[in-house]
Amino acid sequence: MRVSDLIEEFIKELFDEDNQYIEIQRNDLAEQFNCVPSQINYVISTRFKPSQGYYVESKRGGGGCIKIKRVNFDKSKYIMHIINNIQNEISSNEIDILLSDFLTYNLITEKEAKLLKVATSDNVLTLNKDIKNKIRAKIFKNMLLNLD
Amino acid sequence: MRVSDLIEEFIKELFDEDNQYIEIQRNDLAEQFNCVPSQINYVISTRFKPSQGYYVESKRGGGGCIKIKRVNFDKSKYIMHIINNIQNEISSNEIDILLSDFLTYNLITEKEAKLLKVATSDNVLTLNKDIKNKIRAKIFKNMLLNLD
DNA sequence: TATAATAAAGGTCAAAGAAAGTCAAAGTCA
DNA sequence: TGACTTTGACTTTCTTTGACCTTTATTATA
Repeated sequence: MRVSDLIEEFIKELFDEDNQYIEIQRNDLAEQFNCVPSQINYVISTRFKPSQGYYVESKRGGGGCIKIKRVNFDKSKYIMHIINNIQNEISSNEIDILLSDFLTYNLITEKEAKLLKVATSDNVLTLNKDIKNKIRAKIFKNMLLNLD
Repeated sequence: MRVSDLIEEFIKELFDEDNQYIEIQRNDLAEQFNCVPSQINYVISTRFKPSQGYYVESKRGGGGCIKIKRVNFDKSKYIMHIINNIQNEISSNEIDILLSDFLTYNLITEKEAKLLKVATSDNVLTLNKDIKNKIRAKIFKNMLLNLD
């Protein structure tokens, strides 16, 4: 399994109902996972983006740390927030991350996640990259709008 | 015997009653069979097609792999039959008809029908007609494979 | 006490590495 | 000869690594 996925999972487990934000220390975390510190940045920049419902702020120097905030929307608004933040293109990797989030927070069912994933997967959408990511965004948003 | 047949057999043996899903690593498998990696793609694209009851997804990059899902044929023979008979193109009208059939026979839920319809609708699939109907067929078949 | 030096964080970016995908040419065999 | 298989060069995607940079806090010093 990929180290980046483990780190992502670890961070997400730090959140719970009460914790709308968590704090980590980059170097400690890197040591814990036996990777270089910049891999933590990689994980954050690919899996904790604003378009994924996360906001990150950090402080350098002694006692510095990285704070990750999860948008505090109630469930019904959460998906709307995501839909609104999807530009007109999206990659299948980004969708994977969104879906794992939705599942983590019980916003959708496994079945729905599966269908969302399949309908937007790279293997199914055999198109040129630029057009592919546009169509994918359309399919994804429209399916999300029709989950209710 | 052809190497491709051996690879096909090998992969199929990885499935058992419990495992609907298997994972392989393209390069490892190629090495195991002493062939070039792209032969694995050949085998997958010729022997693990939707019409044969398989759904495939993959991920590139470090830690990447290929996942193959085997669909439980007899669970919904009728749907498998439909998947088999959909050519590589389909219109949204034809999909409407199929969906209302599926609903009539209680093969899928209203929710599922809705998602299938949205994901394959003309509004969402803004592509040239010829390519549109091909992509639609792919999306539809692959979603059907993942209903269970 | 104000300032300079040092230590202790975290940030950036590009290169290297690790998969898988594509496509067309060449080979095989009925 | 025509369909199927094998091969390999090239591409794309995603992850991991490391060298170098910036910011902040703490400590030492004038």
